[in-house]
Amino acid sequence: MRVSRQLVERTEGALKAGGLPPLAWYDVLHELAEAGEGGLRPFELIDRVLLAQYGVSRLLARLEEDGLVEKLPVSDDGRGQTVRITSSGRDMRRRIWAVYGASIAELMGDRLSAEDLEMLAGLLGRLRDPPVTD
Amino acid sequence: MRVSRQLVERTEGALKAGGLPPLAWYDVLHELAEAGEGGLRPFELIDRVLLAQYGVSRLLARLEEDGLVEKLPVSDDGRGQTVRITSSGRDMRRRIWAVYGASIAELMGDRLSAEDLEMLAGLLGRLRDPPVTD
DNA sequence: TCCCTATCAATGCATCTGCATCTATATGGA
DNA sequence: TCCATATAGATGCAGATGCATTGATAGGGA
Repeated sequence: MRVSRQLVERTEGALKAGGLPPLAWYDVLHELAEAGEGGLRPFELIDRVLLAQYGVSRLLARLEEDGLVEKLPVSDDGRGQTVRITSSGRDMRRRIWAVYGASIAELMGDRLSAEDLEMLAGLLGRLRDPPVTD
Repeated sequence: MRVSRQLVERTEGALKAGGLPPLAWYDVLHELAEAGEGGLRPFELIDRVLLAQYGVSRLLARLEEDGLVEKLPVSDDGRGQTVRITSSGRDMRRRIWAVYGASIAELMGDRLSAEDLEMLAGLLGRLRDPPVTD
């Protein structure tokens, strides 16, 4: 907990110092960039990023406001919409990555070898998605 | 990031379900219990727990309100105070631990062997306290 | 002694987050 | 067709958090 918190704080700090938005913005822009022209439905984003339904809803509103994504009505479901990244969204993603990637390299790559990183990923992977206890 | 977030969410959820306060309360009560009758100064807590100065200040106010800690003036420094855990604070700490400890056992102990845990702790330890980049 | 600066702790304000709920549409059964 | 229930997404409200600043005392040098 301490380590992950420290790493996040350092990285968020670096982004803020560079006048860039928080990590959550990167996560969403990244997923949307991966999704391509087809975009994603908001409920698909919920599974991919570390945000709850209302978090996604509000973040998308901010991103749209800033022109980084666009919302399109979806023909076969009147309740929903499709969200697609814009070119200025792709640009923002690249600018965030310049800082984020450097932060990862500094905080992790410089401290652990490739084998160490693989080992760490493996151990953490075994803690993922613990079954829900009723 | 995903793993630590999931683990925290599960544990916080278990505490909430048991009508208990958040993990941060445990951290502070734990440190104060370790410190014994002498208590701790708020600024000493800042280094020990995952909270900023204002977070400690506000959490201590809540804990005092609930009678879990008491604030004592400190003779040789008129600016400060010493915070000491009360007996009902010790009691609350035990009740939180019953849930928190069980959560750790379920989410980590059941998934990783003792050697795995040691390995994980070692790897994470090497990521701790990265030097500040100016 | 008098200040200037540093440190301890608290707090006003804006923003973020969680929770519950709401609106709107979809779906399936009577 | 009509209605009950489920799902997609948005939002009001309360509480938490981050940031900057404040108030108060300490400490050290002129």
